[in-house]
Amino acid sequence: MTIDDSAQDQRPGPQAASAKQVAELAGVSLTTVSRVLRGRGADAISPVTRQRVIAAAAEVGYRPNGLALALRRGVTETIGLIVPDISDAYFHQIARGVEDVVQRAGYGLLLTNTDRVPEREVVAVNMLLDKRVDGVIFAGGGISGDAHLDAVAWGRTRVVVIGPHDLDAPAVRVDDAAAIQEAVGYLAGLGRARILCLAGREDWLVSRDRLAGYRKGVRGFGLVADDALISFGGFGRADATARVRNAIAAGVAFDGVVAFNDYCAIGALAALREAGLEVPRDVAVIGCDDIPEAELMDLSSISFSQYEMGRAAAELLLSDPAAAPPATHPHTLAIRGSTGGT
Amino acid sequence: MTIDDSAQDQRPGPQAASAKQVAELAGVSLTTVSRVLRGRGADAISPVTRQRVIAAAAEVGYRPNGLALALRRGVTETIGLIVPDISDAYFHQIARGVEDVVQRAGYGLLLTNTDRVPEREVVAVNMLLDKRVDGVIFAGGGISGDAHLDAVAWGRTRVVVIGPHDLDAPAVRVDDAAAIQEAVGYLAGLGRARILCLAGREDWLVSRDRLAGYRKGVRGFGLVADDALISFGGFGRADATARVRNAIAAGVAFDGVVAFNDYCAIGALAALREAGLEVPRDVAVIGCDDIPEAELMDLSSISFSQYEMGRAAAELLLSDPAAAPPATHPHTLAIRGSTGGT
DNA sequence: CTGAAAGCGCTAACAT
DNA sequence: ATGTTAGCGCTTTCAG
Repeated sequence: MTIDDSAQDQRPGPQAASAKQVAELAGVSLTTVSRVLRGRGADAISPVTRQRVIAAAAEVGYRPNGLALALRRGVTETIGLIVPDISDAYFHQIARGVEDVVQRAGYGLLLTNTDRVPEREVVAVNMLLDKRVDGVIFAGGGISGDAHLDAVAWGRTRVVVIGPHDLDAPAVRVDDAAAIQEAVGYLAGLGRARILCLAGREDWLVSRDRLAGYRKGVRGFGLVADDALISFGGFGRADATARVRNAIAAGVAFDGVVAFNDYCAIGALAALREAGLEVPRDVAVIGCDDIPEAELMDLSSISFSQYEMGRAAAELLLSDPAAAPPATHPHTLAIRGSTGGT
Repeated sequence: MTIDDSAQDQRPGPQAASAKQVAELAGVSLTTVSRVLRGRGADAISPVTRQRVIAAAAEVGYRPNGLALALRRGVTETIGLIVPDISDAYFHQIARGVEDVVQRAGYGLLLTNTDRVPEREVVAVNMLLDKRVDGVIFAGGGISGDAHLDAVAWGRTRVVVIGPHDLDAPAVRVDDAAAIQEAVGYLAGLGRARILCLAGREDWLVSRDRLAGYRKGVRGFGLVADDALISFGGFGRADATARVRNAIAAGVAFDGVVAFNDYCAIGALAALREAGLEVPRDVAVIGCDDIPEAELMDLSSISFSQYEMGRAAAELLLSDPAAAPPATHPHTLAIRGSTGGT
């Protein structure tokens, strides 16, 4: 009792009480309280005692201490979600999907951003493991072959990855290569032959997979194969704008752009406009992921549900490990104005 | 040891060991292990013993059990964040700000979505409290005066709210009324007299505050005050499109729109286009919050940094309670094409 | 039908 | 310089 009680301490509502206090108030043992309040063996308790315990619990506002429970049971009912950046639409839709199923199961969700920095991925995983999460969903990693994660003491913690990863864990993903290949094919069908490829960074697995699709598409449809048409870099808008600007300045000619995410595609749109190039007449642009912004910008994209993938990952994590193996999620082409669609 | 070892169990990396195992391996007491591995009184330990403990810890891959630590210390180093919807730009930017400071402090962040459903707010708070978070940041609530939260046993858990709330807790916010009033004033300066107001739901505190600003603006600038110009409803795009469509169909005349969030403004744009109305010539539109999508859509908006507010809230929560009281965050008008700006 | 005691993993007096 | 003990809040044998 300090002299100065701040507003913080005067919050309404009772202080959460422990089972011991309930026991004292009810005049029974701690064991009995545990039994009536938490199911197990509650039927072997006399109605009177039970009522007394329930009344006492209500009176003091009993709330089981999750920490004690978790320590005792070896289960925290909490899972962790690792994403590069929650303010990226790709990831917050995943997060929403994950949280929806996790919440329904009565679990908590511990969230961390890594900005795709390997060291921060390690820190994030260890933080989650130290808090003894029951499982972790790892979305959007796959950097440098995930080598930095080899030393992590996963123990028996369940892991599900979303997207390309090199971890030995079930993965929820789409066929990245096929998706990009189709996009290239679509551009080819439009008569475009020089497709600028806005890839992610070279050491990202997602870049490797999608790039394989690009190359296969270029080869398969007889388009111009030229390394000058391949640009590695970050997944941000400004990043892509700069890259496209540079490509134009460097005299790289192209009549199509396939970006490995929509932010890059949107960034490309800006550079194109700035250069006086008209979309789709001069350059057709297609992105990937089909985030809500793509529709707003009338940008064609490769569409698949990040939300559903988040749900699927969480369901996989919370389900029987031996249950249905993860399937590849379907993707479609969402054709819009940036490639001359309706 | 079951016959069938699934891939899940063969994850690389050691199983996290307990301090007791380290003690046994090093041939010292548990206390000694605790002392060398966790600082306190480590200097009063002989170099040899220390080395032996450190070596043993490394060998078995010791990781302190966060649950035990939290139970013991009464501090979880975890805070909770409650938002209506993490896939709403307003909130995921807040979340990013919060997580950035929380992560730097070595804390974890427990995230929950409520969709602004009072019952789910209660469930969310209780889940966080049961997990004994050290504090909770409550963003975007303020529904029906937060009455449903009165019965919650907050105990000594610290709380910081973001935006209008009726909880007795420090609040990080902007001057909602002034912001909307300015927007109305700006529209008035453009010669608009009949401003359609796309408010949130009537029982949201944020609607109440912003509506007060709208009314003050209408009165102050001598514009047309007509309840038919005020439309309550959800904060979603489709929602707003329908509302504007209805207003037009009902013969409500207006030459300006002020929406209480950008999703509504963007939804309005669609309805306007659909009705053959040109923006900004026929109708000037301004939103609120200035989420990234606003810039993409060339939508004027009231701008303030949700990211910074998230940071501020987290800093407030983690700082000395008696420290700097929360200040009102600044807002500005971001003028773009939807109101005829550059 | 109910209670006492042990223990989950850890730290902090309190010894020695 | 190091070990013993108690206990954080809870569940669960094991005894009555």
